[in-house]
Amino acid sequence: MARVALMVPLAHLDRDFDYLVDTTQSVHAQPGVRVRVRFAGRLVDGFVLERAQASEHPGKLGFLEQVVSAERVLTPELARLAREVATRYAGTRADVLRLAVPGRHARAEAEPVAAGSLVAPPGDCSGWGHYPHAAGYLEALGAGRGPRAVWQALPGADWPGRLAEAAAVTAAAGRTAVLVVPDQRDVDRVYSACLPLVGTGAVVALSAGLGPAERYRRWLAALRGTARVVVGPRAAVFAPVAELGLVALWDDGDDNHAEPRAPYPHAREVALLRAHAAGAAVLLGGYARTAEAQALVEAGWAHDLVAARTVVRERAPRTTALADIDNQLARDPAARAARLPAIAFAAARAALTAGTPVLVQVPRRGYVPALGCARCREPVRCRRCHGPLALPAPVAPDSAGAPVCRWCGVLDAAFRCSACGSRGLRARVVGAQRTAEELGRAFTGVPVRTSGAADVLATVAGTPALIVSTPGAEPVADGGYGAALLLDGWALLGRADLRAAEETLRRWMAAAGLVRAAGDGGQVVVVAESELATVQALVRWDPVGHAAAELASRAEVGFPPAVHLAALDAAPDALEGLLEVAELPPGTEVLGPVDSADAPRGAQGWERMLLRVPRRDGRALARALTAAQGVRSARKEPGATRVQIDPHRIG
DNA sequence: GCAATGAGCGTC
DNA sequence: ACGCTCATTGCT
Repeated sequence: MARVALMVPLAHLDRDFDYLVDTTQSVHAQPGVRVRVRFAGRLVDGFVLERAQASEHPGKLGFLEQVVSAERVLTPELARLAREVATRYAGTRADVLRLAVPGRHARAEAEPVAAGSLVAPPGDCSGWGHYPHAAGYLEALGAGRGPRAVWQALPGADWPGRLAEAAAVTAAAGRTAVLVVPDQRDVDRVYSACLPLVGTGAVVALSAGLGPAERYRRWLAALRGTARVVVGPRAAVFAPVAELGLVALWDDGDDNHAEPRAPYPHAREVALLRAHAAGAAVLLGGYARTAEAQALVEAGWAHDLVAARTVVRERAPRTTALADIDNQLARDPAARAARLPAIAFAAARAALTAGTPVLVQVPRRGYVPALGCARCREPVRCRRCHGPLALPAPVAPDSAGAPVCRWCGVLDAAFRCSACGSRGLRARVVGAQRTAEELGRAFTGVPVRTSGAADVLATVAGTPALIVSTPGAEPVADGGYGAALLLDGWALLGRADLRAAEETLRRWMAAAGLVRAAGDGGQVVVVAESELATVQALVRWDPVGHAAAELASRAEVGFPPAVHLAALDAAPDALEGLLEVAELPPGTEVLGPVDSADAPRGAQGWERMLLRVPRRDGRALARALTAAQGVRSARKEPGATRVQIDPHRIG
């Protein structure tokens, strides 16, 4: 008899099912293998969870249809983790397993196992020397214990190197490490940093872009124990390594760590669940710190790994905040045209003269994604749908080349301001491409390069150049940038999102962290009100203070991690049906409904409701929503619903 | 009164 | 997408 986890999407069938095993299958039908079984007539995929003598099931059992392969891909640890993640996020185990276990590739599976290798401890971990408690942390890692820490990297730090060292110490102690990073560029950086420390073969990079065969090959290397260190984006948190010693996650505030598919788990939360169950160490690193990470420190669950203030001051670039750009524009006509304040212009010029590149961070891609009236500065809106108008092509905004609505796509050649009747347009937010053009005119003879969306640069040389980048796409400069100009800060800070302040500081620090220290001439100019707490946190390089304030304010307004929240999105009748059968914890606050901004493609008229409970009722809320979805699914009630627990973004 | 047929449902 | 139940139908 085999107990099987079935890959069926129905919420009320999210449990184990027993099957008989015939004698020819019995050898291979071991826990963890993929199987096909007949379930209500149809053939479905599943995984053997365990073998047992007898079944509790009173009815009669069917036989396994097929043992797909003898590879035991679902380890007991991951089977348990999948259930825990499903419970935490009010989702199904099958959905989690789909995220955790890649599709099989028979050829890759048939290839012989490469020989494993032992990893020696790294000779030099002095890079960690600036963080007072790091020595104790690494020692605990090397001793096979499970220390937990939240680490704020110094500006300009070689953080991939630090992660590699932590991984190497773990691997040398005979355990494995999983390093989770936001994107492919970071995978490459961390992988390269690991190579010399743990050796080829002992480290693998898991990435989506590899193609199914190579991806599965590397995943198998982790499963079979060849790879002792696994680097990858969010799905790597499920890497099937045994003897897990360390889960590290870089920049947990990055959106990429939030899984966009049901049940929408966040890699940080999965990492915490997994490490807790495995007794493994946790390392949450970043330049900035999230409220969630701060909560772990304040609860005493994780240690603080931060450098002394004197070292921070020594390493940070000199940072200046400028508010009203219009009053501080440079005298230089070219700089005026590029909308550069005198101080920013001077900082850039100084860095270029010193032979170093300059990073220019602009929060929007594209050309002129938001337009205003040239006379009264009122934002201009589409006459048909009130969407924002934008200039898609490189024409000067004052020449009034036809703007296009970003929502409905209608071209409005005869634009006229609804407030004052003027026909003139001006840029309200300037995109990366246009900024690049303007900077090129302001600094003649200096090469201008852009990095963003489709075309992300990984690195740039340490020679004079202007690098215009959207947040998250900033290339690493050889030797560090001489200066960074953080433009249009108000656009980042002014967003309605509750994470706006945290996210703004995160993006600013990600850029400023690539700049040389003040002592080496490094300068950062941020265009934003200097009195704002977030701007202050950047100027003083104080991510911890900012996170503490952010956490306190989340407690005040009632948002995670201070409370637990569930976002329900569905058509109105489905939403009503779900809430009708849900036995919510007493005192659950029910907010909404409002129009859903989070409906799947093609879905019309979806609404959103928010359910809010104190932290202690988080599990009860998830359980209630799981049960409610089960009831709806069993009754075959129509209408899709989306349930997200503690969504990364709200609003 | 009872076989033959079909829709609905659970799902090992 | 199968096999079970249960209802309906139609024939003796």
